[in-house]
Amino acid sequence: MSASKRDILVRGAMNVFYREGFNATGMDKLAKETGVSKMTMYKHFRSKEDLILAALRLRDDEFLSSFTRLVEEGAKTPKGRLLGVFDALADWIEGRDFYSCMFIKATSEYQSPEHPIHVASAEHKRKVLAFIQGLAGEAGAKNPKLLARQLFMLTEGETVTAFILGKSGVAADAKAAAKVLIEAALPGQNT
Amino acid sequence: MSASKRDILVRGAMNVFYREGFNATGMDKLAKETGVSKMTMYKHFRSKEDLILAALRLRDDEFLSSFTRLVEEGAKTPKGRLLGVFDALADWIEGRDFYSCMFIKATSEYQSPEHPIHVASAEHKRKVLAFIQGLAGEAGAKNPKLLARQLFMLTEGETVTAFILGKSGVAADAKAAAKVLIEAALPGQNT
DNA sequence: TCTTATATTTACTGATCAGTATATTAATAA
DNA sequence: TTATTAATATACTGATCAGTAAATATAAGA
Repeated sequence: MSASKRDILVRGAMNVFYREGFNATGMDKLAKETGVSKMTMYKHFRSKEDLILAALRLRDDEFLSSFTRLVEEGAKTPKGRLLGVFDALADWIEGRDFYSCMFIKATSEYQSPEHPIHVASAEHKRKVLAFIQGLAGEAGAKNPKLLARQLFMLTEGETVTAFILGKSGVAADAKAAAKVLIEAALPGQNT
Repeated sequence: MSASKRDILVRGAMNVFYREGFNATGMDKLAKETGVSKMTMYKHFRSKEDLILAALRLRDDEFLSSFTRLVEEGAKTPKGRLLGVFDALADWIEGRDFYSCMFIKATSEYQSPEHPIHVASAEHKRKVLAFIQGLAGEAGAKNPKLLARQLFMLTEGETVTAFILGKSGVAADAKAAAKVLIEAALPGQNT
């Protein structure tokens, strides 16, 4: 009951923060949008910052689990999964609920590297990077860490570019680049 | 005199907006920081939005001119300049005044694609992309547009990654990726 | 039934937001 | 000197910000 109200609040906050930004979203608006009264909000979270952190945590959970599942179900070979990262990303970007990356936007508003919101965003990104690095290792890359970092940068650039310049063609171009990088990073095979 | 006050204001606003964000920076703070009184600010700009647009215009001018000059003076061959993009980027990222990209952050706070601030940011990015595309064409890439979009995405990802996960190694990894992409996109040569 | 504890709502706090009206200063012109 | 004009500073507007105190409704226990 009380837990459910909390969940409604966090999920609603996550959506509004994602679409409209953090500084731009007031607590009153959140109360109205989620149907949870302000006092109840402050019973569950001591501050707006705490609520933002909870929203980011939810996003982190849901994004990573659906993203990794999509990649792991999408291809059988490690190399196929490595490339599949860019198919999963394409799905997300080309969907109707894409408004860039919530964590990139969070660091844009909370810039200090020590700020808890910045830290939480960095942790999320490190998880994504670690997932890619795992795939690169399984695929037998000569330097899995390097390849993972390069592919990760490509995903970040793809996300930002799709948001600023428009989605059209971006995912395909990024996937083509990924293919080149992956081929070059795996020990000689003529495929 | 009056023009100079305007310049002081715009430059000061640019710096504060860059370091601390747009929504997080109030007009009072800007007045105090630049030494230009609020009334004078509003004599030169009708609104905060207009001042932000002026600050972005200044940034666009200065960033692009110094960036393109750096690239063009840094290497003689077109192919060298294409790779030199990533040296220029490394200089910027590893400098002490790097707080990610002002335009990426601007679109994070003004998300609607129709918003003038979002539009101005997109125009800046299109200029950067066009510059890279020019280099790719001169270098004789098979598909200059594709290569430019891929390298552009890599620069965006590099910038964001350096800001969120830290600068260490990012520029070198991105440059190595760029080298692979460039080699693959230029018609056969054994170098 | 009455009592007590808990949720929730309403109404508020002081601070700050963007933007402006008024007062004051400074400079020029005669 | 005095009149006029332009630039600046002070002080304000109503709106909204994050956060809270007091009042009301609800529930459970006896």
